[in-house]
Amino acid sequence: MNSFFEQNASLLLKNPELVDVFENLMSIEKYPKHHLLHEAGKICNDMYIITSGIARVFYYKEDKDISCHFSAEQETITTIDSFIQRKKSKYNIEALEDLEVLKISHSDLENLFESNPKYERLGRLFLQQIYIDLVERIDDLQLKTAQERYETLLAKKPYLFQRIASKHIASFLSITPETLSRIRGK
Amino acid sequence: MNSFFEQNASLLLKNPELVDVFENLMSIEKYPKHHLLHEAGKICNDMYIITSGIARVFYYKEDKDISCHFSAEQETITTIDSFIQRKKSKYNIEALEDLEVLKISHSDLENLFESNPKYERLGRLFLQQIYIDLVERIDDLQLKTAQERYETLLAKKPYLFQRIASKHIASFLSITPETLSRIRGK
DNA sequence: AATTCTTCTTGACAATTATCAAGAAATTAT
DNA sequence: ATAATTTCTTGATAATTGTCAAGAAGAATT
Repeated sequence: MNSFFEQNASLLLKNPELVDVFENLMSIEKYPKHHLLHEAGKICNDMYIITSGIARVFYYKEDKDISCHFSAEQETITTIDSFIQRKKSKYNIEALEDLEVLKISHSDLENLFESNPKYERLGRLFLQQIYIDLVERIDDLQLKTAQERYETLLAKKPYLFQRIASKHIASFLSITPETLSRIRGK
Repeated sequence: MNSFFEQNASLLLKNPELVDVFENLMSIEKYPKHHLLHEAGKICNDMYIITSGIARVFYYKEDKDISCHFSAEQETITTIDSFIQRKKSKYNIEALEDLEVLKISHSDLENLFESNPKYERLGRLFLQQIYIDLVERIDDLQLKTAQERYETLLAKKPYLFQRIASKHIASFLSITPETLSRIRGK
């Protein structure tokens, strides 16, 4: 039931033997609201763990701004297709609040994986977690109504409704802002 | 553009140093059409590489039969949430044609991962591939119309339309059989 | 080959959600 | 604080897709 991204970052942050490793590899960064951590068309070289704030992954489909992921404190965020495949991404990452993050580069992460099988294993477990999460999201999109998708997200991540613009939630849920407004008005 | 599942199984099958390993760990199995390779409510202990035939992952949502994945020759199939998390799955796996598969158990695969970091790495790369595939599917479901989802699937896996029942394709695309029939009739 | 069962197609109608528009509310900038 | 900009809400209407029904076509069984 927990966001697995939450479990994920915890997986990294709470593992005592990893703290030192990450202290060496990760840098603390601060970005203002609206800053783009990644821009579409570029190769994404960094993964972030958010320590304060909220960010989103989004892209443009025929001028429409479509949000496809949100991450908050303790969660990770990257344009994962680009990060994994080392090719240009259509996705952007935007700070929706002033942001404080831990940043790690793709190459440092790869080196870490190669340095010791236990990190390789951690990488695999991380991917397993985020994979399960995507399966749940497909489940939602494949056969829930707009109303049900709204309720599911409200149950899973209620803080989003307090902290970010409704239009972003609407596109994430694959409905128009008008429909979301009507659903919220019961 | 290739199915990454296809790339995946190839990743396993075409790697020369792996052939011996897999010959020892994998068994050849044959199942008739309609056979359930996995039943909902059980823990899924096996992963399959299909050498002949087509299978699907599906589940029941309020009596409705919902297909959520198809795999054909050279592709892998399992109820991956259960396989990964070692808990009961709501998903079933059904042979849609007479099936010939290579079967490997979860424990054998885990042992393989632990036996040598290069297998652990292979496991991670495999997950990366299938993760990217899910991201594409979410993209389809999040903002394509029924017509566009149909066209996307037709382009990606045209053989499905020759080999399996339309009703399965319809539920996979998240539309009714009636709507799919109308779309196909141009 | 004939029967039975399932799946597919087509039509009429209903439900859901989108689009367009305009004013209200909220946020941001001055 | 006030003005400017953006976002949210609400109504009217349209488009898309679903539901129900019944016959046609196809597949499976005898």
